[in-house]
Formats: sequence, structure tokens, C-alpha cells
Amino acid sequence: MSRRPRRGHGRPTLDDVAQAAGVTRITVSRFFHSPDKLAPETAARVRAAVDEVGYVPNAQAGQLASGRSRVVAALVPNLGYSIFAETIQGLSEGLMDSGYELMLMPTAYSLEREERQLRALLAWSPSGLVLTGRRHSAAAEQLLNGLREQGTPVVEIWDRPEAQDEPDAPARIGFDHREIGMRMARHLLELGHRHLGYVDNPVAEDYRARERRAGFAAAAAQAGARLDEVQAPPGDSFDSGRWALQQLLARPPAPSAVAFANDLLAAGAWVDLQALGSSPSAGPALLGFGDFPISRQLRPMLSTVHTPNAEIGRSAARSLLAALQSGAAPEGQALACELVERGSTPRRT
Amino acid sequence: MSRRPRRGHGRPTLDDVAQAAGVTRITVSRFFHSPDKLAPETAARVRAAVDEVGYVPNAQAGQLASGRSRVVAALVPNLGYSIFAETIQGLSEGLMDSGYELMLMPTAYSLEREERQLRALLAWSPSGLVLTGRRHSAAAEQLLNGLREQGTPVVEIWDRPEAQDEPDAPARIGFDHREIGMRMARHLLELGHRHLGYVDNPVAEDYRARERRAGFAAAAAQAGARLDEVQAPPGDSFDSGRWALQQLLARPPAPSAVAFANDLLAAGAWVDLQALGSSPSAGPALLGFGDFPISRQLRPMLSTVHTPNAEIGRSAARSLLAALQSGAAPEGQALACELVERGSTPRRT
DNA sequence: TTGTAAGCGTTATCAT
DNA sequence: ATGATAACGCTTACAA
Repeated sequence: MSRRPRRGHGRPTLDDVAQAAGVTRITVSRFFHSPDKLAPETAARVRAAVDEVGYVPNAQAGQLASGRSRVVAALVPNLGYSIFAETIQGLSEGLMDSGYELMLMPTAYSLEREERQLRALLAWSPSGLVLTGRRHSAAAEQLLNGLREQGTPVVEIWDRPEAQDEPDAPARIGFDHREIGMRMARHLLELGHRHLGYVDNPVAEDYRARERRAGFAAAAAQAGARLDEVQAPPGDSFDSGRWALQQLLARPPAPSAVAFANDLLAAGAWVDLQALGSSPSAGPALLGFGDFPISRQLRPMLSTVHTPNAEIGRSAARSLLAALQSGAAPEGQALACELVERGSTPRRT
Repeated sequence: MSRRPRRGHGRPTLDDVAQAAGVTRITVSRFFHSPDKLAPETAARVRAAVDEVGYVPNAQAGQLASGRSRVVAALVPNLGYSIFAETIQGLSEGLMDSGYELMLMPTAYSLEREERQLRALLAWSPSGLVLTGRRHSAAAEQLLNGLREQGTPVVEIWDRPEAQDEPDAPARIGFDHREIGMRMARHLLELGHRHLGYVDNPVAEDYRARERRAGFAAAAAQAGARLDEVQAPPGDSFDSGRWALQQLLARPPAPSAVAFANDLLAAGAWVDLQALGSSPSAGPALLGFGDFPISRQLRPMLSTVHTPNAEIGRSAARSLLAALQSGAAPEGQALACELVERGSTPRRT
């Protein structure tokens, strides 16, 4: 009985179920989307028929007909970086069982790459969008505006919430990197340091790292403190951090406290210092950023800034789902970072 | 001019482009999928029309018509775990610009959760599938067999390649965890240890960790060595590792070398040992698994097994894309792990 | 090289 | 509470 037509998956369709249940297509469709509109007895017959024929919905057909894609797309620089990995884990947990699926695209910190991914994404008509950071290429901005105008919720993560002076900004979930940079500097200043160092990360496109550095420098200048800055070279982060600290210490007078763009850089430097026999109270104080797991394992432990990695993702999921349900624009959220005082920044006496 | 019909996105369609170019739909479609079938002059007109109307393809419509989804789905236990994060990063790099998009679903090490995700996935008719590990629920196995029978390439990662005695197994990319466990034990035995310890991880569902442990135990037994085993408690890995090592050392005679299910557990224990003033040559030797970045930063550095995290993802992408192109079944691949001898397993004299 | 006709499997709209 | 009909935007098969 070659019932198979020449095209199609060969999978059972709504019509197959309908036939088995003695109803029509649309009733079966309602069984899935608004079951309460069916007579209980009809629902039971449909349920049985679904199991009998082994029906599996066709997402593409449903999406084409409804115009809703049930895809949430997330663009992040690099999934291998623990902070983003944890954010994505949080995001996917938040999306789980919501009926939305997560489509993931890495951008490698490149605005151009992000724009290309975004273009590819448009074909999917994503229901919602998660981007990293508030800066995009001009063309990408246009695409995003287009999406938002037609009602697609867009959330930017890992950046500061929208300010008064940017009323049309998308919802943002994260924190102000410049401010965190200032807090880092002020913390070291409060500990009595008057000559600071800053080790920036090597990724030129990571403007958020640059903002932390700028905030750090601004707070140092404000306090009249001296500041030496180094850009860490590309390559293994630990080695880069080590190298950068050596640079700072090589030309006296050396800073008495050094902050780093991330914990990996700081950890490399810290391990090196310890190995060279530097005592925490005599050598330079070190302050990291990100609170990577390693930082609690070094001895003394590394002082750092704790960032809400997973919470950013969960919050983005919540915001998106709420917007999707209400039809309103998604809401941003300021998430707090915590300066974690540990052994690498001892209080000077 | 209310040209808008009552349904639809309002986005330009192939017909809009066709009208602007003075051709028909199908010619525009061909412009995208087999441009060489167009007369150069026609192609130019179509190109101009595409830009003019700002055409963006509708992925759902194309997929419905063609029956091909251009979605590759990946199911992994947890994206926040660095090994899987790196694998997914590798996978998405490998898929980039291939025309396939990555859909990601976490399973939380639960076969039941995996099965549910798989069911949800079926609605999408994924072009290809990446699963973690070779064990699935019985129902999931059925679903997978169904997919494979209808030609969907399925690749299992992080597990040993298919053996002779499992001719129908899907392609696998990874390594044999039992064998690695044996190698770990043998390495310690070769260093002269006759009393070994093993600290297993607390995730009951992580059968691969269990296989490493079993391999370790088998090799120890084979050599007639004594073996003490502990299951680390849930919670912070470092603390768990610490606690587990203390258990092993608490009841003399204590093992002279201890292997761990992962580097985090080992690192916690190692840091503790160092802090207590144990000298590497006197205290127990420690061997981790996974070669996490932290392991190179501890002093002395932690000996461990290096796993090809990102390469597993890249290889999976290659295998899938090749299968998708050729129509043949995807190929598995054995990837090597390397036992990295470092300071935490000194050679006994 | 280009076009015509016929779906793909679902949901929206309007009836009953 | 259920159904008939018409999209949704694209690709396949077959013609010309």
C-alpha cells in the first residue's frame, strides 16, 4: 500500500491523527494548543490517536503558519570562557520547558562576526534575542532596531542597564564596567596604596575590559595616585599575567598594588610571586576580576570581583519570557558585583 | 495602499523580489541555491532586486518545503562545566558558516531529561545530532534509531569509539574511560606505589566517571595493589576533594598515591596538602583528570590526564558535516588523552 | 535558462 | 465544541 506521496518526511501528520481519531486536523491542533476547548471525550480520542500513530509535531510547519519561531538566539563572544559558559548554562536553564529552544552563536569578540551571525539569524525570525554588550556595528544596530520595532524582545547582557540618556536602548542585564573599575581602584586606595598598577587583557575588541581599565584610571587620577598600565600580551593568560606583572615591577618605583582585567591574568602573576618567595604583606597586592574557581584555591587566596555569571543568563531568560508572554518590551536589570577581599590584598598597617 | 494581507510577517518574500527583478519566484530561489543555473545578466538583476527590497529568506518556509532543517542539535550535561563548554565552543566553530545552526540543550546528567529534550527535538527534524555519551534511556535509544534509520547523522561524544561487538552503534568521538582509568592506575603503580586511593565524583549519573574508577580498580587489582575508594560528597568540588582525601588518609595505612575523578577534586586536596606543609616527596602523590587550567597554576603543578575538550567538538562538527554532505553515516574517531606528569606525582626513589 | 503547478504541515479566520 | 477554507513562503517535479 504505497500510501506515501512523493514528498515530505513520511512522518505522521495532523491529518493522520485526525483520521485515526475521527475528527479533523484543526481539532487535533487544538488538542495541543488549547486542550480546554475540546470536549473531554474528544480529547481522549485524540490522545489515543496521537499515541497510536506516533505523531510528532512539525515545528517548521507550525512556525510558518503561526509566524512564531520559538527560537531564542544568543550571541556570545566565546563559549569556552567560563563566564560566558556559565551565563549560557543559566540561560538555557531558564528557557528549559518554556517551549523555546536556544540557538547559540559565538562572535569571537568581533562586531563584524556578530553582524554576520545576526544576518543569518534573521532568516529564523527568532522569538527573542540575547546579545553580549551594548556595542554593535552600525548595520547590526539597524537590524536590531528593525527587530525590536516589529516586537521581537532583545536583551543585552554583560553590560550596564540603560541610562536616562538612552531612552531607546534595549533592555540590559549586567553592570557598569567602568564603575567596577573605579571600585577596584578605590578599594586599593583605601587600603593605603598610592601607586597602582593595571594589567589589561589582550583582546582589543573587549571594550568592557577597556571600560574597567578606564574607570580604574579615572579613580586613580581623582585620588592623585600614580598609575602604571600594561596590556597583557596574547597567549596563555597565566603567562601573560606573569609577564605583565614583571613589566610593572621592573622599573622602580614599582606599584604597591596591581589590578588585573581577569582572574587568570592575576592568578598567573600571583603564583609567580609566591613561588619567588614574596610575602603577601611585603610584595605588591593583587586584585583580580571574575572570581574564577581558581582564585579560592591559591594560597593566599586571590582577592577579586565576583560577577553574577549564571544569574545574568537566568535573568535574561526570565526577562525574555516575560516579554514574550506580555507582549511588552523586556526589562533590564542591574546585577551587583561583589568585591571579594581575600589574602592577596592584605590591609596595610 | 493596504497591500498587507491579514497574515504573515510583512517581510518581503521571494515573490516581491521576483516582481522587482522581472522574473518569477523560482528564479530567485535558484539565485540563492544554484546561482550557476542563472544567466549572468538575470543573476545581476536578481541581486539588485534582493538588495532593493531588503529580502531576507524565511528559514521555516524553506525548511518546510525542502524537508531539511539546517539545525544541528547538541545535548550535553552542563554547559557551565569547562570541558563541555570547550567542546561546544569547538562544535560551534566547526559549524560556523556551514549553513547549519546549533541548537543547544542541557541534560543535567539525567537520562530522563535527555529523553525529554530528545522528544522536543524531534519536532525540529534536526539535520544532525550530537549526544554526550553512549548510554541513553531505552526510549531514547528507540528515538535515536528511528532518526538514524531515516538518515539523520548522530554522533556521540565523550565516549569510546564503537567496538567490533556493537556494529549498530552510532559514531563516537572520544576515548575509553575505563582504559584511561587503567592507565592512571598503572602510571601510579609504575611510580612504585602499592597502595592506591581513588576519589570518585559525586554525580551518580556520570557513568563515565564510574568507568574510569572501574578501570582504575581493575588495574590495581591486576597488580595486586591495595585500593581504597571514596565517593566525594556533593557541593563545592574543592571542598569535596579535600574531604575525600582526608577520609583516605584518616585510617592508616594510608594510600601513597590517590587519583581523582577530576582536577577540581584533586586541586582542592592538593592545595590542602601543601597548606599543611606536606612535602610532595613525602606526602601522597595526587593525580587528577581533565587538565583544567588551574592544575598548571598550583605549586607544585598537578599531574593529570589531558583531554581533548575542544577537539572533540570540532571533530564532531567535521564528522557531521561530512555525513550531511555525502549522505553516508558519520564516522567516529578515537581521540587520545595524554597523561601529563607534573609535580604532584614525583618519582619515588 | 526559465517557468508552471503542486505541494510541504501547520495555524488563523470565520462559520456553524 | 468542531469544522471548512485559505493562507504561511518556499522548494520539488516536470515542462517548455
